[in-house]
Amino acid sequence: MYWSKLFIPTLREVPAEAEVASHQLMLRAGYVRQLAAGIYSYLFLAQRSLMKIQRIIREEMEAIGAQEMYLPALNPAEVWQESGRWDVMGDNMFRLKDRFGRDLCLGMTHEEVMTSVARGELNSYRQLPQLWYQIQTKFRDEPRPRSGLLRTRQFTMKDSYSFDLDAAGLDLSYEKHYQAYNKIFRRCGLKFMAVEAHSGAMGGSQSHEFMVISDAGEDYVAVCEATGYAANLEKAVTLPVPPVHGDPSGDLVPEEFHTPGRKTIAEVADFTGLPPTAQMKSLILVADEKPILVLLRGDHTLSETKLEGFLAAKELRPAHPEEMRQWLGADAGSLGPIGVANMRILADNALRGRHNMICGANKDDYHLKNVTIGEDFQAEFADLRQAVSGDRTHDGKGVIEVRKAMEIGHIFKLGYKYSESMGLRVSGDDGKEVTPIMGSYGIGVERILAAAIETYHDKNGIVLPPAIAPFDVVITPVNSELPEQREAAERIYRECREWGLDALLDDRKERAGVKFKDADLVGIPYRITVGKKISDGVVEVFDRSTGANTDHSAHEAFEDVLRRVKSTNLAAAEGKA
RNA sequence: CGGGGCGUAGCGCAGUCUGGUAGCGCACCUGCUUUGGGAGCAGGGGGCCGCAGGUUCGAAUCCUGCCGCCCCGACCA
Repeated sequence: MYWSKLFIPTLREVPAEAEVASHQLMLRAGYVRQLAAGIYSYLFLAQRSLMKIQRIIREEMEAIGAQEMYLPALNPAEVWQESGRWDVMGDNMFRLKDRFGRDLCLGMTHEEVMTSVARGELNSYRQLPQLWYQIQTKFRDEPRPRSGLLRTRQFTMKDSYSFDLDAAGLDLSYEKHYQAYNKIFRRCGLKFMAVEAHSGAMGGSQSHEFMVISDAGEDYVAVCEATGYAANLEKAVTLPVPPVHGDPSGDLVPEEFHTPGRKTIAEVADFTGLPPTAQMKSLILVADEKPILVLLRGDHTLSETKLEGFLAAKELRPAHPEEMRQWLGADAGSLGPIGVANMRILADNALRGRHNMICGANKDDYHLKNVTIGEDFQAEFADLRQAVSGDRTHDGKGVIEVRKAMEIGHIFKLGYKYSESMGLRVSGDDGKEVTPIMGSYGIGVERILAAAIETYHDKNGIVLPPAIAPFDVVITPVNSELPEQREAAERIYRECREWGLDALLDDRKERAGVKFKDADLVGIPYRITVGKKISDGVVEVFDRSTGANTDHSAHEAFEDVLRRVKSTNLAAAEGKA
C-alpha cells in the first residue's frame, strides 16, 4: 500500500487524556481515537494489527478442533434470567427494551446463549465433546473504564465453550485450551505467564489467568522466578516472613493496659515499642448476614477472596461501626477475640504457634498483652491473608515477589452451573439422561495489542513483534523526488509483496526525517531505506527493535527482511523470543 | 458512588484571579527555497471559549445548575 493514500493520523504531541504508554502511543501513532469513556474507534493500523491477532487465534483454535460460530450480541432477558445472572450482573450489564417493552441486554459473555444453542441441538453423548468459539464484541458497563484499551466498555473477545460428558472430558478440553492459549500468546510475541486464579462467581473447580507483567495492569500476581510459582495475589499461598522479634516466653496471663487514642496497628506499635508482628489484628466482617471475627498478624492484610472461599459465603462485607459496638462493646481500634462468644473466630495460619501477643480489649482505649490462641480463647485456623513480596513459597524454596499484571486470557472449568440451570441434557450410553459439563475460555483481543505495546515501546514509539504489527516492512525512499530512488523503492516494494511480505511504500513527499519518525512511531518492525547509495545498487535494512542498519544490494533486501520476519516469528512461536 | 483535576482551533497550551473586539506553538492550505532523523521564509484558512440559565451597557472571564473527559478509591464473569 502507498502511505500517501492512507489515513494514518500521527500526532507529535500526546493528547492530555492519555496516561499509560499504550494509550498514549496508540493515539499518537494514529491507531485509535476515543468516542466516549471506554469506547474507541479502531483506525486502519489498529484494525490491521487486530486482524493479525485474530488470525493467529483462529489458527490455534482450529488446531484444537474448535468450531467458529457467531452469536448475537443482542440478547433477550429470558436466557439470563434462567441462569440467574440477569440479577447478578447488576449495573455492569447494558440493558434496553424493545418497542413492545420486552427486556433485552447487550452480551457481556456468552455462556447463556451458547448453552441455549446446545440444549436445543445436542441430544446424544455421541455428539460430545464439542468445542465452540466466536470472536465477538462484548459490552460491559464498567464503573470506571481506564487506561485506553486496557479496560473498555465495548471490546472484542474470543470466547470459547466446551461441552463434555464427564469431568475427565472437561480436563482434556481445558488442557487443550491451556496449550492453545500458550501458543497464541507466544506467537503474538508476548512475555506472559499462566497463573492459578480463583473462579469467582463463574463457579467451577479450576481456573487459570494468562498475565502479562506490566505496571499498567490492574491485577497483582505473586511470582517466584526460582521455583516458577505464579498465582493471582488473591489466591497465592505462601509462607510468611517470621517475626524478627520473638514472643515473650512463659505461660503468661492476659493483662489489660491503657492505650489512649491509639487505634491503628502502627499507633499501638509505636506506643508499645513492639513491632506490628507482635499484634493480632481483629477484623469484623459479615458473611451472609452472620458476623465473623478474623485475626491476622498486625502487618498482614486480609484476602477477602480466601475468606469468602473458606466460608463458602455468597456475600461478604465489613461490619458497620454500629454493629461492632453492638456486638463487641467497643469501636474499631480496640477490638479483640477474648470473651467473644457470639460469633465465629477465624485466625490466619501465620498466627499458629504464636503466644503472648497484643490485641484489642473490647474496651475503648484499652489493649491486652500476653494473649495466646488456644489458651486464652479458641479459634479456627485457615489461610486468610494476602501474600506480600518477601514471603517464601509454600515449599520454602523460593522468595515471592508481587507484581502488577494485566490479564489477557482466562480459562475456567465451569462445571454444571449453566447446563443444569438451563436444562442442557443428552442421552448417555445407558439410555439415561446425562448433564454435560462445561468449560469457558476467554481472550481479550485488544488487550493483546495493548499488552504488546506496553511491553515493547521506546522513546520513539511502538516496537511491535512482526507477527502482530500492521505491516512487516516499510520501504522508504529518502527523497521521493529523485526518480532513481523512487523507482528503486517501487521495485523493492513489488518484490516484497510478491514474496509475501506485508509491505508499505512511504511515497509521501516528506523529508526523510518525517518518514523515519513516523515509521518508528507506528511500530513497523523493518524499514528498507533507499537513499544515495542506490547509485551503487545498495540499500539499508533498518531493524526497529535493535536500531541496527545493515547494507544490502537492492535486489536482495527483501530476502533479508523475509528471513528476519520468519525467524523472529518462529522464535516467538517456540517461546524463544 | 466518594475524593481530586480538567473542558478555549485537529493536538499541546496561554488568557479566567482583576469583565472591554480570542491568542501562541504544532498540524493544515498556497508559493519559493530546502531534502538521511519531526526544515526555513512569506502569505492564508480554521473557534456556539462544553451546554443552559443568571448578573452586567458588555461575560471565555463573575454566579447557579447540568454535561463530558481523566486520575485515585469503591466496584469489576
